[in-house]
Amino acid sequence: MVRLPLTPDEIARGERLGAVLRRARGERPLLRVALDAGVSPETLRKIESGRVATPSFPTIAAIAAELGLSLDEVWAQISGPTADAAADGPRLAS
Amino acid sequence: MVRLPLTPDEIARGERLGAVLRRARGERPLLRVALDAGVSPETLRKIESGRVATPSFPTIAAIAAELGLSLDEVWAQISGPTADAAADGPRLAS
DNA sequence: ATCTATACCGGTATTACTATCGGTGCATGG
DNA sequence: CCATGCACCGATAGTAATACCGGTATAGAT
Repeated sequence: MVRLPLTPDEIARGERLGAVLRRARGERPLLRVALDAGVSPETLRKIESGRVATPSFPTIAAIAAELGLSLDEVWAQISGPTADAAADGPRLAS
Repeated sequence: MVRLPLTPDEIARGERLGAVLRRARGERPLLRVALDAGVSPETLRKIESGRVATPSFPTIAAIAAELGLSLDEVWAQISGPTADAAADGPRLAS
């Protein structure tokens, strides 16, 4: 009643966020990216796997900076997909 | 020892974040901005007053979107000034 | 003077995030 | 075969964020 549980929508958005970060990490070791960004490897792993739906702003900002991502683009990608695929290839199949 | 307490640096950054958001809100009522962004007025008030140092990424993104702010610029403004003045106008020209 | 709207504050309740620890699987190189 | 490095997972610990509920103050309008 006070701190409302995560909605399915928030959970889904968290998974999209994780997918975006993981793809941006590419081949770089998770350990290095995490330590270099100043976050715990476990935390980054949880975020990438979608087990943390609403991470803190500084945490995401540090990771995005480390990966060379724009926060605005990240937000647009995870909050915007009307019904699109944020998985791998947005416009390929059809 | 697990969820480390907020460092003075994080607290200071939180205060800078609050100042940035408050200035961007301008004359608009806090209540309207908060509800329109989908966050509780209490939460926005705490963030603006610096009492919440590390808000969630979705929360800040929603507020920034409502205020027309760029997340990248917000992050640059609050994470950059090592000991600088984020008070009124550090760099005006360019 | 009363009413309304806005903002600020302290306290409270509940969930969520962050981090450490121990164990497992898989690949690579000795 | 065994050691090393990286990743994944479950459980645990502890602080922090989110939200609601009063009460208070100020300014504007009726």
